[in-house]
Amino acid sequence: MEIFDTLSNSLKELKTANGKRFNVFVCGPTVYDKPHLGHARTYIFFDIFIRYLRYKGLHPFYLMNITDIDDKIIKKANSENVPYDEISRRYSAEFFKIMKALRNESVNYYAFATDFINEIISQISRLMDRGYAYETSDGVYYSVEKFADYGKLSHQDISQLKAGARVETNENKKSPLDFALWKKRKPNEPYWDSPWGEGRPGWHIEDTAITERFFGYHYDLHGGGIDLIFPHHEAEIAQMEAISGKPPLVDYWVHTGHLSVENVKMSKSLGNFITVEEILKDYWPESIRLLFIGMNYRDTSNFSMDGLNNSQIIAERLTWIYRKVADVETQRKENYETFINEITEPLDKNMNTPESLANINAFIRWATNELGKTDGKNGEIRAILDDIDSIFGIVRKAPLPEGLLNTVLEIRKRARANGDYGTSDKIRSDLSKLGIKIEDKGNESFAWW
RNA sequence: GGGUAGGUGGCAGAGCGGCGAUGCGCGGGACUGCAGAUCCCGUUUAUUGGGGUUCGAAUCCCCACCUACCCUCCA
Repeated sequence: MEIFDTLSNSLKELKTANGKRFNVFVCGPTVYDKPHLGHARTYIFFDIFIRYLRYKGLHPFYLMNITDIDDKIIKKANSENVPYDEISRRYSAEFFKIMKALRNESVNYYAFATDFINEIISQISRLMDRGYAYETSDGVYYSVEKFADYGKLSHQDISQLKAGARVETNENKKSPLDFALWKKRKPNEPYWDSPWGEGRPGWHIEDTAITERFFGYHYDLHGGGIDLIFPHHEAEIAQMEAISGKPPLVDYWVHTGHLSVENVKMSKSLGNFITVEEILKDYWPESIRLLFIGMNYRDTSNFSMDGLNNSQIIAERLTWIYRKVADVETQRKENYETFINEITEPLDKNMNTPESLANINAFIRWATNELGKTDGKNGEIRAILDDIDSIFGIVRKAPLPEGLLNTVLEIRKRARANGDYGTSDKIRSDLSKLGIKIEDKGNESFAWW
C-alpha cells in the first residue's frame, strides 16, 4: 500500500517485510484536560490504519506516549492547588476511558514520559558530549545551528525561520530557534535529579527517549497531528539523528489534518473545543468514527452536527443489518470477495477512507435488499460486516435486553392485533425514550438501538 | 515574508487523461393503522477563471484569483 510521507512530500510504498514487526509511534496527548474532537479524529485515524495493517496480516507494534509532565500540567495543578501528578493521573485516566469508548483499542503500549527520565538524561548527555547542546542558567538547550538538516521535515529554510521567528525572547539561548532539552527547577515545580541540577525534561526529548528504548535509532513510522511537524517532530529528528549519526529516524512521517467546528478553527481562546465526552452523550462512537471515515485524514476538515447526524444514519443502517444476521454463520463466497475488495482497496491508496465508505454504502444497499430474500446471502452479509467492523470499528454490536423486551413486544403485538393503537404507540414512544427503537413490518416488530 | 495542501452539485466528499462515484438534503412513488425503516424514480449545463497540450482534461502544463493550515503551546 501507499502512504503519504511528510518528509519526502510524496506517496511512498509501505515496505513491510513478511512477518517482520512494523514499529509505529504516534504522539499521544499532554494530559491536562479532557480529550476533544481533534484528538478523536487523529487517534481514530491511526486506530483504523493499524487495524487495517493487522487485517492485512502485518505485525505493527503501536506505541503511544503520554506527556505527563509539562508546563500546562503544572499550571493546572497550581491553579487547583494539587500535586502535578494528580492532574496527569486524572486526565490520563480520562484519555484512556475516551479511547476505549471510541473503540480505539489498537495501541500496544502507552509510555508515560516520567517513566523514562533516565533515558532522557542519557540522551541529553550524549547530545552534550557531541556538541549539539549547551547549558545555561535556566536549562539545557539544543543548538539548532549545529544540525544541518534542521528544517527538512517542515521544508523550511532555517534562515527563513529566523526571519519569521515569533518565539519568545530568552536571553540565555544562543538562537531563538533553540529548544529546551532540560528545564531547571523553579519554585513550586516538580523535579528530578540530573547532571545539570534538579529540573524536568523538555517536551521533544521524551519522545526520542521512549522510541530509542523501544525501537532503537530507527523505526518505521511516526504519526501525529499536522501541528506537530514543526517544531516537535523536527526536534525529534535533530535529537535522534544527532545522537545516532545514522539517519533516518523513521521511514514514514504521517500527519493528520486539523478539525474546525462549524467552520471555525477550534481554539482555546474562542472556547469552541468540543469534548468527546460531550458528543458521546448523544451519539454512538460508531457515528463519530464514520464521520471521520468520510473525511480524508490529511485534509483540514470541518466538524458539524449535520455531518454527525448524517453519520449516525449510516451507523444505524449497519447495526440494523447486523442484528438481522447476528446469529448466522459466516460464509465467504463471491459476494464477500467482491465487496471486501471494493471496501479495502481504497485503503491501499493512502487510506482513502471516503472511497471505502462509498463502497460500504453500496454494500448496505445490497445487503438490505438481500435480507428480505429466502435464498440466503445472510452468511456472506455477516462475514462482510465482521470484516468491516474489524477494520473500521463501525458496526455496533451491543446486545438488547432480549427477555424483557420480548415480553413488552408481545404485549404490544396483541394491542395492535386488537386495534388498540393508543397502547401500541405509547409503548413505542416510551421505548424510544430509552433508546430502543421499534419498527413494524406487517404483524412483526423489530427492536434495536 | 517563507513553507504545505487545496479550490468538484444545496451540503459533505471520491475520481487524477476517455459515459462526473457515494451519502445527506430536496421532489415524487411503493409499503404502513400511524410512524419509522426500507425500496424505486427524479434533482435539467457541479469540476474557481483564462490560456495551452491532446482525437479527448475535473484529471497534464502555464498564468491569475481565492481558501485552509504551519512558521508560538497545540491532535
